[in-house]
Amino acid sequence: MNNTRFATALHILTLLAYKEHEWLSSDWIAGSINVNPVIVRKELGVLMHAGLVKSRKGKEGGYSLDKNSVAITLADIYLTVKTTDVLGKKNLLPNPKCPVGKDINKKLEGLNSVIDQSVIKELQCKTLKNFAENFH
Amino acid sequence: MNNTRFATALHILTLLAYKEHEWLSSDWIAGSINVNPVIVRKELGVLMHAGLVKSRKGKEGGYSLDKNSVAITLADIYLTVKTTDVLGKKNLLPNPKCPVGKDINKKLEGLNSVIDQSVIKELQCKTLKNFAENFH
DNA sequence: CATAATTGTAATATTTATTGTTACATATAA
DNA sequence: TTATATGTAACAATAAATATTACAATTATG
Repeated sequence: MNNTRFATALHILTLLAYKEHEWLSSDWIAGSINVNPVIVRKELGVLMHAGLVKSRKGKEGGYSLDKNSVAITLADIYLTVKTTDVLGKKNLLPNPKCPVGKDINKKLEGLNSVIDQSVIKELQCKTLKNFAENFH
Repeated sequence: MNNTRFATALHILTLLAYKEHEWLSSDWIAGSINVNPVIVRKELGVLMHAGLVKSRKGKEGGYSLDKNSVAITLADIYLTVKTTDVLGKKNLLPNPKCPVGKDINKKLEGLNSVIDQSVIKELQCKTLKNFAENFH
């Protein structure tokens, strides 16, 4: 991944876990991450869709966790924001007349799914609560 | 990773392993991957620098493995082409006045190195020879 | 009820990363 | 001497990521 989406999502969720049961505004969250509030709202939209977060509109509104922070694992976060494979993109149009070219993408796919499984397994034993407790 | 560098490097090395002890030209390799030959030469430069490949200039020149294909693991390849972390980039400039902001990048770094280790461990038990034998 | 504060989202701009291309100096087998 | 390669720089084109502006819809509170 050559983007900051996991970092942003984890930062957001850590803040929400840190202040569990409070409603935090996207502006306030953006001030901690130091990015544009719209970026935060967009990412929160994705996290809401994944069932990790809920929102409240209007004055005194904001965002809050929709699950206990022990019930959220870093794997949940990874899976909701992941856009590319660990080993990157496949080759676009390898030569089908070449013994290697014709099968390479399928083999890469298999490899990627093995690696992905091991990443997920590793992240599954880490809860958001545990991660958030590192901050003081 | 949101690029094709691992796919390209693995494709190149698979061809070199498939035709071990022959000299393959960047043009020929590029024809199998279906990319510009200069891209291939650039990536081969990186692979040479890592000691995986050697070259011969001039007519009848080309590229060849510089190690037996059983002595090259997919981890070697991954480590030579890897440009970003599995979980992506850190936040650029988180707020140092926030308890979360001031430490998040260090925690992310730790997390990334744990995950990276598990990816490498997984790839270390896969040899290029074994991978290349899948093609016919 | 009126106001202020907030989410949700579209449209667009800007910046950064990736990939492709052209050109040519240098090397070497035949 | 010629044809065919590598090595690499400079630049062009495309794609991805991030930032910004704007505003409709919502809601607590005085």
